[in-house]
Amino acid sequence: MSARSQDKRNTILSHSEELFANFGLHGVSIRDIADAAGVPPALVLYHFSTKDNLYQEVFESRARDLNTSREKALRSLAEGPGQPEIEEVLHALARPWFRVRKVRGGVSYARLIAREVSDPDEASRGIIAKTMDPIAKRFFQALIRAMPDADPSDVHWAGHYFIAALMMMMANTGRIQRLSGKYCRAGRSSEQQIVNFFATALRGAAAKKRGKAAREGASRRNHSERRIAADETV
Amino acid sequence: MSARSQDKRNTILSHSEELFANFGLHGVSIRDIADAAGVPPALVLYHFSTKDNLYQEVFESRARDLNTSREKALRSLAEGPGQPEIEEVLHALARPWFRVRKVRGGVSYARLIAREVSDPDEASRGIIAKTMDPIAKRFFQALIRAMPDADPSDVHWAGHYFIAALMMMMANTGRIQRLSGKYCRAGRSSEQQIVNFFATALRGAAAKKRGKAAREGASRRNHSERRIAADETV
DNA sequence: CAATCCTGATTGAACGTTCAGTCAGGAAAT
DNA sequence: ATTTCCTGACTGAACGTTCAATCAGGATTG
Repeated sequence: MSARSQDKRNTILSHSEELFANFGLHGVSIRDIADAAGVPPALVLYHFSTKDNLYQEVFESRARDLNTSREKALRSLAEGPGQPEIEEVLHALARPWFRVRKVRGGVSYARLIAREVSDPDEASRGIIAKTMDPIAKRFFQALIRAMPDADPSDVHWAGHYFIAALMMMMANTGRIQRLSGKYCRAGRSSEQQIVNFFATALRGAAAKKRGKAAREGASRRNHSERRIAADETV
Repeated sequence: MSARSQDKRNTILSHSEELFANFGLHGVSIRDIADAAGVPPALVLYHFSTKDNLYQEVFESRARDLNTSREKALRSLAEGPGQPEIEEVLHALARPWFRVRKVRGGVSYARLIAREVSDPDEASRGIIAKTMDPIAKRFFQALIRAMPDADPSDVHWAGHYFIAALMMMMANTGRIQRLSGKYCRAGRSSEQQIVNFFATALRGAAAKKRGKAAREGASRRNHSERRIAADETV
C-alpha cells in the first residue's frame, strides 16, 4: 500500500474513532465518516469492506498497545518478589488508560471503550469479552494476591467498583465537572486520586474484616466462599 | 382515552423501554417496537408523535417516582437532627435504584439510565442534566454534611465513584459474573455490599486525612480549595 | 502495460413519518 | 326506538430520505 493511500486510511480510521466514540455504532453513518474525513463514502468501504468491520478495526487499533502494556505491568508484579502493593496493582490497570489519553485521538478511544463496557448489547459483550476480559481477570488475581488477608469476594467487588470508576472517567461526559464544579476538575492528579482512594478503601475493608475475625475468635479462618442468594442477577 | 387504548399505549411504552435499554435509541426502529408490541408502526406514532418523543416519555415514565423517593430520603436526612450517617446518605441514593429493579420492566429502565449516564452525546447529557443532576447535587451536599471533617474534594470524588459503581450494577451487562464467577453473583446483598464498601472507604479516607493533618500540625486548616492543574479534563 | 488506487453513479432495503380512510360506539336528533 | 351524526382509535399504503453496499470504469503509479 502506498504512503498516500495509507494516510487516507488512517484519516478515515481516526475520524471513525471520534465519531463512534461520541455517537455509537448506530449513531454514525458511513457518510458522516466520509464527510468528516473529506473523502467519498466509497473510499471508506474500499478500505474497510463493511461498517461493522471498520468499527472492529477502530476498536482493535489501539487495543494491542493498551493490552500489552497492561499485561507487562501485571506480569512484572506477578513475577516480582513478595506480594505486590495494592497501589501497584491498581496503577497497572489504570496507567495505560491515562497514558492512551495523552496521544492524539486517545481521549476518543478511551471514551469508545467506556461506552462499549457499559453496553449490554450482545455484540458489545463479545468485543469486550474477547479484548478486555483476559487482562481484567489477571488484574483480579493480582489484587487478591496483594491482599491475602482480605475476603476474596470483597476484593472482587472492589475491583469492579474500581473499573467502573475508571470507565466513568474515561467516558468523559462532563458530568463530574457539572456536578462538582471546582472540586473535581482534575487532570494530572486524577490517576493518583482514584488509585489512592481505592487503595485506602481496600485496606480499610481488609482491616475491618480482620477486626471482625479477631473479635469472633480465630475459628472458621477460610470461609471465603460463603454462599450468596443467587436468584437475582446484579 | 379508553381503557383499551391506554393498555395499548402502555404496551408500546414497556416494549420501547426494553428495546431502548438493550440497543439504544439508534439501535431500535419504530418497526422493531411495533413488532414487539404487536401493533402496526403507525399506532406507535399515533400515540407518541415522534420517535424522539417516545424515547423521552420512556425515560420520564419512571423518573418521577424514582426522584421523588430519592428526594424524600435526602430531605429527611437534611432535616433530621445532627449529621446523618454515611450509610444513610448512600442508601438514600441507591435504594430507589434497587427498588425500581423489583417492579416489572424496572431492570430495563435501570439499564436505560445507566446507558444514558455514560453516553457523552449532547442529547444524553441534556436528559441526564435535567432529570438526574438536581438529585445528584443534593446527594453530594448530604455526603459532605455527613463527613464534616473530610476534604470536600475527596468526598466529591468518592461520590462520583459510588455513582459509577452503582450505574455499572444497573447496566447489568453480565460482566461482573463473567469475570468473578461465584464471588460476585449476589442479588439481595449487593446493595449492602456497595454501601458498606463505600462507607468504609469514605471513613478511611477521612481518617487518613485527619492523621495527615495531625502529623502536619494544625496549620492551614481550611485549604480545601487547593488548586489543581486544569489543562486536562477528566 | 499492469497493478493499484480511487470515485461517481446507482442499488435495494430500511428508515421515520404522513395521510386518507375504516371502524366501533356513544351522543343527539327525529 | 330508530336514525343520524360524530369522534377517538386505529390502520395500510405510501411518502421522501437515508442507509450500507456495489460496480464499472477512470486515474495514478510502478
